[in-house]
Amino acid sequence: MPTPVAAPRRRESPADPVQETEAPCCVPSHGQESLLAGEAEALAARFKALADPNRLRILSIVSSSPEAETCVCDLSEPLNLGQPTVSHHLKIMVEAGLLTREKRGVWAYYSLVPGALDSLAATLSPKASR
Amino acid sequence: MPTPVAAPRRRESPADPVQETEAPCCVPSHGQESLLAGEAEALAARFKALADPNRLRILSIVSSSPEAETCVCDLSEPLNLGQPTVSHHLKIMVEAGLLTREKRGVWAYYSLVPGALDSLAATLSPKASR
DNA sequence: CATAGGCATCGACGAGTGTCGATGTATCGA
DNA sequence: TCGATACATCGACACTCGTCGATGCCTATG
Repeated sequence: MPTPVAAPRRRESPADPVQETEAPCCVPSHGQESLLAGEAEALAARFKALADPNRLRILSIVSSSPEAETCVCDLSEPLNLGQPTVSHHLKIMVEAGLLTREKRGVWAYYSLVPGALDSLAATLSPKASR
Repeated sequence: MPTPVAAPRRRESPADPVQETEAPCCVPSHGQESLLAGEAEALAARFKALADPNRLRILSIVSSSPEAETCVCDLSEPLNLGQPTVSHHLKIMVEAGLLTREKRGVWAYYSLVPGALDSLAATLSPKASR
């Protein structure tokens, strides 16, 4: 039940008005047959959360953590980043729906949202998700 | 790229007995089994090519094209972008290994690199790519 | 040749991003 | 109650990114 987006469809123009000229390559297919602008923007927002090496490493550390839970102080050192920067990256990934935050006592534990990455992967290659 | 990082003070004394009963949360005991910095950077570069709505729509249009081939003039209109901008996006995706460019006569045809998206999807959810 | 069209490249500009230090907030312990 | 700790937020800075108009290159055609 991930996002059913970007199913590759063939272009079918049933009653397309013919191009008078030789119709070189610019077929005026005005029918928005592709991703809608809104869908593309939502998808891009999630990929943008993955488009940073430090965030990818955070994801890797979190997913390889003993119980798939990590706190900020576990990340600051291996990434060589300041604590505010790590918090910033974590916030971006929480807002992108990739991580969840659970505060226990003084510490904040981050864990993967189950299925979030699979959903994105299914968007990239729909055939691999079945 | 200056990243000095003044002093990552870690609770790590040379002869201090670390209490292992409580073990608050900062226990980086398992050593660096995550993504290396170089791998993360290479991966992020490919996701960065997907982190733009117009590029996602370009991918969608190209993949839904009759023979998975599209020229620049086919893209400029449905995206409401100028021709230089479309060329710029296409160049980014070619350099990211997502598209290939083939020039036939005056026109340049772009098509998907087979397996490129699947490979990225496999990175996100390895179990789904089997 | 000369001309026209498709496309890439260049330079510039505004907006967005990653990083930092400083500061604020909440929780636990002495 | 006070101090220490873990984390979030804020403001600032340099850098990157997306977009455009102008221009140059290449190919086909007359």
